[in-house]
Formats: sequence, structure tokens, C-alpha cells
Amino acid sequence: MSIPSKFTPKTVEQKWYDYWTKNNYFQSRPDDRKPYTIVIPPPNVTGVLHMGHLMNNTLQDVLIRRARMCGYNACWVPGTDHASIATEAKVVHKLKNQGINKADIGREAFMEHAWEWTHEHGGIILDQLKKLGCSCDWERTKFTLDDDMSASVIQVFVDLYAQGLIYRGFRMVNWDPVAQTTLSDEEVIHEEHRGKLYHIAYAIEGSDQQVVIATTRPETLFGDTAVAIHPDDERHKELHGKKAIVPIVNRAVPIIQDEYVSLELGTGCLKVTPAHDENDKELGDTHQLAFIDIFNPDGTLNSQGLHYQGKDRFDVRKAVVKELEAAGKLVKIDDHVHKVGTSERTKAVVEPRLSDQWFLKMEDLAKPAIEAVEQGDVHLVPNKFINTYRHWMNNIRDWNISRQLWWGHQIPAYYYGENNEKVVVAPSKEEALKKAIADSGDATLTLEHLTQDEDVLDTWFSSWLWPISVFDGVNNPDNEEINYYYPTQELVTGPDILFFWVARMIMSGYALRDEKPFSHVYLTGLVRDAQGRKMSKQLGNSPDAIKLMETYGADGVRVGLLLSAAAGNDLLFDENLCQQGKNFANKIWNAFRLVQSWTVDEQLSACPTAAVGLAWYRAKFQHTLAHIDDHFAKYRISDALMATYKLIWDDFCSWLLEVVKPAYGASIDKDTYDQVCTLFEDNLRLLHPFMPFLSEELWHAFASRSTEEALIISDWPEQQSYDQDLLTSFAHTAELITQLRSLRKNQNISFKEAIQVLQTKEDKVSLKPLVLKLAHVESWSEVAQAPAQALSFRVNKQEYFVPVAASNLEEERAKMEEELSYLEGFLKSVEKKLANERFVSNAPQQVVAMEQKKADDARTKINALRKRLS
RNA sequence: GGGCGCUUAGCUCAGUUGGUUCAGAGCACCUCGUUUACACCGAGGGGGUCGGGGGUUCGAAUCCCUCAGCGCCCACCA
Repeated sequence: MSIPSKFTPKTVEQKWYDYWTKNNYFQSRPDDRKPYTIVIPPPNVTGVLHMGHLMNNTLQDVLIRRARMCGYNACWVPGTDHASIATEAKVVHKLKNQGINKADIGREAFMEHAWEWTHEHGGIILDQLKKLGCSCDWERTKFTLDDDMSASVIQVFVDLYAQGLIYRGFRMVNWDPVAQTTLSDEEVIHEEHRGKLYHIAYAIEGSDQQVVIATTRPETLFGDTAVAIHPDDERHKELHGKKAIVPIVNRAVPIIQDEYVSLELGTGCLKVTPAHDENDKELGDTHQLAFIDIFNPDGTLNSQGLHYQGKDRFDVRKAVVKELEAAGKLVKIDDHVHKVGTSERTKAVVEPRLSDQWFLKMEDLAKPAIEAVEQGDVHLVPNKFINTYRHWMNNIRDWNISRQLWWGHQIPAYYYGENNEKVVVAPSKEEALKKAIADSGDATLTLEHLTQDEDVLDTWFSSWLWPISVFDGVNNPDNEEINYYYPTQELVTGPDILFFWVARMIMSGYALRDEKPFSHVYLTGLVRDAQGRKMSKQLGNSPDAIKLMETYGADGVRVGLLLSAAAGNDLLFDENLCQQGKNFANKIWNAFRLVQSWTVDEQLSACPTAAVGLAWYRAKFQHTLAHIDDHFAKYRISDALMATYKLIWDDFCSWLLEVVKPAYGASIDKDTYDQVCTLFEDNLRLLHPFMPFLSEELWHAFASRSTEEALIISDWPEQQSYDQDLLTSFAHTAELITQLRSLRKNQNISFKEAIQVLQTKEDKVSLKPLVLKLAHVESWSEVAQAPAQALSFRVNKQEYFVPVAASNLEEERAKMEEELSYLEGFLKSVEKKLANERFVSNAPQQVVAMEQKKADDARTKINALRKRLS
């Protein structure tokens, strides 16, 4: 059978993925083994795979595959998120293109469209994860709007309401005029913005004086209900007790005094718009001012905006400034840089707005969650994120959980009474009715009297339950699955959702189960392009994930991503890394081809040179395995991969296979061959979490194996003691070989030409057979003293000579002279150090002794060199 | 405005308690190579006063101060 000289991922990926799923290797059921559980960060149901997902899920798969091999009951739960605001926006957009307005068709019809959209695009992303090789237990796939998941969400809402943690409040919230919904504080991004600071004159009632206020938002003057000054401001003493006239609207408003007003900023006078600014709202509350809402939900002005009614707020700003200018009320305009809140989703400038919303009290929930992270019960990797986490948690504010959207979990609150002023919260309308009757004592109430709250819950109000709800731990809190799998082991996600999601899961874990949701949180970096820019659709710098896998193979892409993915560090993605991954796959493939090409002769006795090499590689393998395990324990996944990479490429391919390789036309003995195959297979075990497809393919190519013997469920190598001296010895030998190769190159001695090696004293460390074979040395002997016509070099203490023609000795002499002068300088510096009394008396004895030894060695070398040069 | 972090070879990054193994890795680069697995390769090689300055110490990439540049998070100041 001839094996192609290039590894072709396409032909094997589908084959092995089918094989794994057909044999249920990804499936997990509770059993006697220890569980190792990861819940996937559910991607948006209608999303497509991007680089961040590739990164994230590769890491999860590496962890889960290794855990599976280490004997854990590995369970990776996949699923998708309904992504309330994002998905609704997409559906609205699509309908709009069809000339359909969301409001016109009503809630039910809209939901049908949304479900249709979901079924059409949903799950694509999960299929893409399969291409990447993700070994999720697909039978457990969850969607946050599944019936059981929804029931969990509703139940939690009902319970937290009953505990008084959820309440309805008339508050200043973040309003997104494009999506026309409120947003949580976390969904608002504060961006630096070049704006203007407008100085506007307000006349003083009953006088010809005026007061100048400074504002960035002149269009809100329609909502002004006061002007505020600092009580101690000498400049404005005469204003006390007077009223100001708001321009354009010509409304007289009180001039109030409040210490909130800064004496330094602006003009010291502040216009107060209680309905559209959080600070102003507080002023409004303290001074009992009127609240005038001037905006429609879409950011246009309402009737309070007089002749600007129906116009957009930013157009109105310009127009108002013009009108003020014409009226001589505009004093001046300064450039002004300030932060403006924008919607994470729609990028619209967020409008502070007063409205009735549902909130979750966070302070008590946060306490155990802070403790868990501080005490290391929940471990953040890298731990620098503890600071960020702690800071946010300590300053946590109540969570606005209601959204004016339809795509999501409708809030289980029901209003009744003459003006719908009474409210009950219950999992269903029927239960709500019972409660309402009990609460009101009015037995005549019927279902028709109840109206359910129109709003849905924030998407994150379902995701924060994810590690619990996927195991039905809300509705069925003592079931076998939740008891077995919870708390989970790992969470792998990006730091951008540390607050949105991670912190809230920790809180819900303690609130609902009095237990952390996971032991470790691995926070990956953001994937950026080679120039360091964030990947985005607008920039078009995000490679097509599927295409990438087609070009480099899933294994190649996995390796490429992992190679430079230190936890928490942003990853500058470069396709060259995937190329490197592909090259690695090809290297291993060809190593396999080499081994396969050997003819085994069962009559041959074991080759002693090969035996030396094999013994060394076993030690090297163990040595590296210890490092790899340690890297995994510390979540240094890219280091674990790099260690594997070097072990296979450098140690196994470049050294061992070269040592073992039979001479041209010769056969290999069976013993050596078998051992090489076994070691190759051990390499495949280490490789499997990183490159599952290639490793499984070769695993089966080495031998025909039953389904119980698949690599995916084989054992991770066990650590064993190894011969450290052998490693030292080999390092010396490898250096010797390198020196000889270098010498050949410098002297233009072809590899085909055998060389001689001489030495003055017995070589105790080198593994001679390897040198003879790999450096093509034909004779190696000991001589009494340094030969005259020879080049020399040293490996550690041992000096070696290679006889050459006299014409080549010029260089050698120059080299020795150079070394001599270096050594003399070096000796001088060491002697100086040793002459320093403070060094000798303060430094530890070992260090002093070491310096002395350095000096002695240098002297010896210098003497030897001088002797040879003379 | 508050907090956190970063600055080590051309690029991306390791460097755990200051001192043997401390100046490293991978990639890139240069030279040579049709040695019968692989040019998606092999062999060899060059490359950094560890951001600047100051200090502590016998000794600093590592500790302290300071300056410069970059990044992130939080925050209701016109």
C-alpha cells in the first residue's frame, strides 16, 4: 500500500468524527468515575463561527479530551443562547426588508417569525463546532428557550421575587432608542466623544439680569425644571430665591441651591433636567422638582418639544442652538471631550430615561461570590482578573432585568385591579389567578382580569443559570445529574463577559445551590488580527473559520490558535500559525511513512546503537511528560502544546528516528521496530487533545484496533521515574554531534567523508555509538596530548580534536587566540569579584565557591590554550 | 476621575522565591544541502546594554522610586 506523502485532513476528519459519535465516545452518563464537566458558553443561536469561538472551543476540547484520557467521566454540554436583543434586532431587520413593521403584526406573529428565523439559522454554529472536532455530548444540547430551560428561568424569577430580591421600580435606566428597550449598565459602553459645551443665558424672572449655564445637551432644555447653584458660590448670591426663565419654552423655574454643584466646573450654574439625567433626577427628588419627559421611545421629541415635536434629538440639538443664537441667548460654544454611553448592540447613544422596570437586588448575592473568588474556591486564570472582579462586585448595582422586547422569557408578573395597579408573580397565569384571589380576597376574579407584563427578561437572566439549568437543577434540584455533574470543573470564556456572565453564574450558584458553579475559569484573550486590531465584520479582517479549516485542516487550525494563546493575553492571529500547525501535521504524517517503510527482519538481533537511542528517548519522553502535565495543571495550554511539538519534531523525528533508521537497503530488527512503534503511539496519546483527527488516524494505521481501543478513550501516559544521567549524557552527545557537523560545514567536509575524532582523556559522558552514526565518525581514539594538525573544540569540559590538513589550521589558531583573550578577560572579572571582601563575606558560600570554580576552570583552559599556541 | 496591567531578539511571547541550568522559545531571517520520511524538509548560523533614568544590594530582567509609551476595566459631574 502506498501512502500519500502529504497528510490530507479532508479525507480523515469526517471519517473519525463519525466514528467517535457512532460509538458514543462523547456521551456521558453519571457513573462511578469522577466527573469532569464543562458547560459551553452558549453561542448566539443564529450566529456563525468566528475566531473567538474557534479559540475558545479548541481550548475546551483540549481540556475535555485530555480529561477523558485521564480516566475522568468527561462531559461537555453544548448549547445555544437565544440572545434576546441581538436576535430580535436581526428579525426586525429582516421583516423591515420585507416591508413589515414589528409593531403592526403584534407579539404572536412576530414570535412566529423569530422562531422561523431560529430554526432556519439555528444550530449552524454547532455543526461548525463539529468540524473543529469538538467532542461535546450532543444529546445534551440545550437552547435557552427550550421549554425546560424557560421553566427554570421563570421559576427562579418567581422564587427571587418571593424572597424580595426582585422588585419593580421607577428608575432612571439606560434607554436604547434604536432597539427601543432598556439596557443593563453592562450593556452600555462609554466612549470618548468630541462634543461641544454650550453656554446658554437664562433670564432672571423680574429683572434684566441673566444667568449663564453650561450644558452638552441643549436640546434637553425642554425638560428643565430648575437651575442649580452651589449655596456658597459668591458669584451667584444675588440669585438666591429667584427664578430663571428657560429659553424657547419660556418657563420660569426655581433657582435651587445644592452642594452637588461644583464651584470649579463650567459656570457654576447647572440646568436641571430631572427626567433625563441621573444626577438631575436626584436633585429633582431632593428639591421636589417636576419631571418632564420630553422624548418618544425612538429618540424623537414628544409634545413637550413644542415645534420640534417628532424631530430626532440630535437634529433638535442643532436647531435649538441656532434658535438660541438667533435669540441672542447663546453665549459661547467650547470644544469639549466627554464620555458618551452607547448601546453595546446597536451603537445608539443611550438616553437616560425614567421608567418602570424590574430589578434584581445584587448586594447580598454578591457577598458569597466575592468570597469564593478571593479564597480561591473559584479560581480565575490568569488570576490578575481577581482585581477587576472584586472591584466590580464590591460596587455592584441592582440589575435591570426587564427588556422591552418580545424574543425572550416573558416576565411572569400579572397585573390586575381597576388600573392594573396590583401585581402577582407566578409561574403560570392559572397560578397567578389563585394568588390574585388570595391576595385581594376577590373571588370573582377570572383569567381575563389578569394581564401579563409585556416585557421579557434580559438574556443574561437565563444564561446566569446555565451550569444549573442544563442539568435540570432548578426544577428538579435533587436529581442524579445535577448531583453528579455540579459543580463543574472548567469554564472557558472571554474576559469581556466576566461581569455579564461569569460573575452572575457564580452568584446564582451560591444563591440557588449554595455551591460554586465551577472550580476554574479560564479567561482567554481576544483574538485580534496581525496588526492588533479587533476582529470585526466592518473591518473585514476576520478570516472565515470554515475556510480556514478547509485550508489548514481542523488540526492545523487548532494548533495554530493554541500556539500563541497564553491565558488572558490577546492573541494576534496570523494565518502563518495555522500553516505551522499544518506543517506539524505533515511532519508527523511523514514520520509515520518512514516507520512504515522499514522492512522488519525477525532474524536480526537488536541493534545496540538503536537501543541507546531508545533508552534515551524513553527518559526524554518521561521528562517532557512531567512538564506537559505541569503545564496542564497550570492551564498553560500553549506551553503544553509547544513541549509536545518539540518532543515530537526535535527529539523523536530529528534525533531518535535518525538514530534508529536502518542504513540504506538494510532491514530493521523486530525488537527495535516494535519499540519505535510503541513510542510513536505514546506520542500520539500526547498529541490527541491537540490534534485529534491526525492522531486517531495514525493510531489506527499502526494496528487494527477494536472500538474499545480507540485513541480517544485510551489512557494518557503515566508518569514514571527516568534516568536523569542519560539525559545529561545525551545532551553532551548532541552538542558533540552539532559541533562536528558545524566543523564539517566550516571546513567544507562532506557528510559522506568519514572523519576521525581524537581526545586527550577518556570521554565519560558521550554516547559514542550515536556520534559514530550521526556524525559519520570512523575512528575515535585517545591520544596523550593535543595533536598538532587538528582542529579543536570543547563540549563542557571535554576537549575534542579532529585532524585536518595543515592548510586549514590558520583559522583554528585565530579562533584559539580569540578564545584566549575572552577567557583572560573573563578571569579578570571573576578575580575582581573574589577580591571584593564584601562579596566574599556576604554572598552564600555556594556562590563564592562557584565563582572560585569558574576562576579555576578558566585558568586551566587558559594554560591549555597557551601551551597549544606556543 | 479611580483602579489594574504591560514594555525582554524582526514578530509573538516564556522567564516562578534577586545568584549555578539566566538572557530563553517558536516563527521569521542568513548560509549550505537532490544523505533513499518530509523543501509543509534537513544541517548549521547570526540576532537583545531585558522601555529611559535613579536607588536598594556583594550581586537586579527580577525589589523600590521616577519618567515615557501602550492596553484594559470601572465611574452620574455640566
